[in-house]
Amino acid sequence: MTSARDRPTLEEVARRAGVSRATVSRVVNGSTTVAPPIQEAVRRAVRELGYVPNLAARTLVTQRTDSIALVLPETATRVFSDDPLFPGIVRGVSQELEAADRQLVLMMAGSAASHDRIERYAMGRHVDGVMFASMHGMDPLPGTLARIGMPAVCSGRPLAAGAAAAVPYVDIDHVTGVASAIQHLLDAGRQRIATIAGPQDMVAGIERLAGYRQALRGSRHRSIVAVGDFTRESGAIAMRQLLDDDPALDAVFVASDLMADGALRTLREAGRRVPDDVAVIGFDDAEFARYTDPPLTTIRQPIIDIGREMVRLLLKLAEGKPVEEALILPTHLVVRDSA
Amino acid sequence: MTSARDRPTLEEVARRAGVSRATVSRVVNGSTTVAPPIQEAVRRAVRELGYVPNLAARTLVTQRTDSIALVLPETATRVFSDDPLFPGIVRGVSQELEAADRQLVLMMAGSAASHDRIERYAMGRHVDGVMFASMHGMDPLPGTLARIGMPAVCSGRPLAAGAAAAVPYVDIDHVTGVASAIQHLLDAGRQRIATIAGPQDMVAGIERLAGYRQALRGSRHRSIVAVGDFTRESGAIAMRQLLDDDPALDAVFVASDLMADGALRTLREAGRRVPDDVAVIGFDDAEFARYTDPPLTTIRQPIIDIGREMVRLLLKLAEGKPVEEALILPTHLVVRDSA
DNA sequence: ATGAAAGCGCTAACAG
DNA sequence: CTGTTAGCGCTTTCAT
Repeated sequence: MTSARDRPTLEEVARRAGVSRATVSRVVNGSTTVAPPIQEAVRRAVRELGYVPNLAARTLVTQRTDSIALVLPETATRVFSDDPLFPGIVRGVSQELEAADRQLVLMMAGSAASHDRIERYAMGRHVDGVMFASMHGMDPLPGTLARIGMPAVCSGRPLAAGAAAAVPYVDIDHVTGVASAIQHLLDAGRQRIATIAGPQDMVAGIERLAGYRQALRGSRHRSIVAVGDFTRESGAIAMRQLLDDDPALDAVFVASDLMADGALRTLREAGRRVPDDVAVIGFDDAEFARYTDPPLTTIRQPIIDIGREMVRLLLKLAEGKPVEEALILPTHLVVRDSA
Repeated sequence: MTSARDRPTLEEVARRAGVSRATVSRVVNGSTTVAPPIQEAVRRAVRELGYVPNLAARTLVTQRTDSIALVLPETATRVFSDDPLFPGIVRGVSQELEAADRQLVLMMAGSAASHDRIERYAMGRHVDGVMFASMHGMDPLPGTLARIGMPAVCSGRPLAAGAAAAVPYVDIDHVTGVASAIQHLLDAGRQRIATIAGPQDMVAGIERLAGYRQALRGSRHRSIVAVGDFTRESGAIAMRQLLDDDPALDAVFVASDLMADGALRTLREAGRRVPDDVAVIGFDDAEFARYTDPPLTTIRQPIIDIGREMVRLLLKLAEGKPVEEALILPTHLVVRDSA
């Protein structure tokens, strides 16, 4: 087997083609200022030797790697669960990166050790920029990267301390989305509207709960809250708590479709008819939400666009251009049979 | 914002600590041959300056990156579908890489352009080794990488031309697994056993169909074949074809659980009872296969272990140690109500 | 135990 | 249009 070390370098290609290293470099990088016959000679030498540029060497001088990281602070199990968030973000990011001819480096960090490794990786400039999604708590990494000049962008407003270097982010209008859901329930004459909130260490969890509280504040309905962690199972459990809390509730806004699906199961087991006895509204407009029984009324968010916009912001940042601090995408209610 | 270029280098740390670059390098890399007081001085300088090693520079001299790529020649949509193969592989790979303190770089290549970019990325030595899973057709990339000395490992026997540099692989014993499924059906007295095969440009598709044919060859049952592409939808369609072909069939072996789920739907729509009228056996032992109606009898394969073993092989290869050419993991039948 | 010096392979001024 | 030259930031002998 050919060893790693005896691969041809620019130098050897140059010698073989009878030109200088610089000329070979020009040809390899597509400069047009090289005479056609020489170009041909160089290309032949490259082919014959099987030359491939050493990216580390190139990066050392150009200071760029042409690759971008997407960091998901979750375990692989979670990332590949049926939560529609991850595929959506990854698809949006992939599309846009493809167009920019940049390589996507997907990094999952479900543990402290892997989080550290990613920090070293990014700080070490293995990538030209870093995107974060599904962040928990007040992760200082985005701010740290921004501070040392590594372009960073978040999906969802970063919860990190205000003093931190500002990290641009893309998010959706949680509050307005939730407001329209609650309004829909109110219009239908629902009296006791509960909510199953998302985890309170994530922006999406916090904002959607805030939206619920704010929407109810106007009316004289009291709030009834249970908290889940965006998984289907937690939704089922939370629904049970809600039913214990207030057996007479007649509507529930659930902060994710996955949890809403779990809630549906609990309601079915409890003998409640949906939407006759209890109306249910989810959040995400996941594919499967059309096939639940009954199909879920839900709040649609443009997940793919979040991915795309993150890339746009990041590439701008990487070019040193100024970028808006936040980009808030709209949401809208999709009415189906469950409410 | 701090620009990328004015980050401190070893040189500056050295100056600040009043030592040479070499000494700083030793401390940063944990060499023990540095006097404690000097170590302390260096560490302080590193902290004060916020020094982070430039990985490209390090890579240039050490010829290693401490990161490993996992290439999935599929679109993001497919990778994040509910096919249990991907999460399983990624989990196994992650676990093992975590233990080895290597960074996983996950690369999806659903298009020709992205496949090319990955080729450049790997050939350019951005990573120390490359693992491939879910390969289609005769992708020459693994062989090419192996030939230039880049460690490469596949999940599933590579279909590429025999003359190619040998790429070690991890696979499962498809044929034996399928044989036990067919035997189970035969033992139950099934007379007309059909199959829904996987795509014939993938090893798993080819081998499982071969297993089916081989198993039937012994008996005097004729084979009835329809081909899908491992998606749920294709399973539903293939089942319809099968029913048209031979309305009297009383059993079907399906090459993946996802397709089996689709087949179940078609059978239900066609008014066939499972397993009374038609027995169904799937492949993969996906989580959801326990919750289908009826629960699927299926063939379990140790997917996570495939990921782990790929990493083991790769790390060995990267150390220049010899490795076995193939590692075949066992499968076994999990009997549930569908057969 | 520490420092000096020689590259790793490449790009980018700058001359010519 | 092409070659010369000077590094990019780091590790690693080899001396001391």
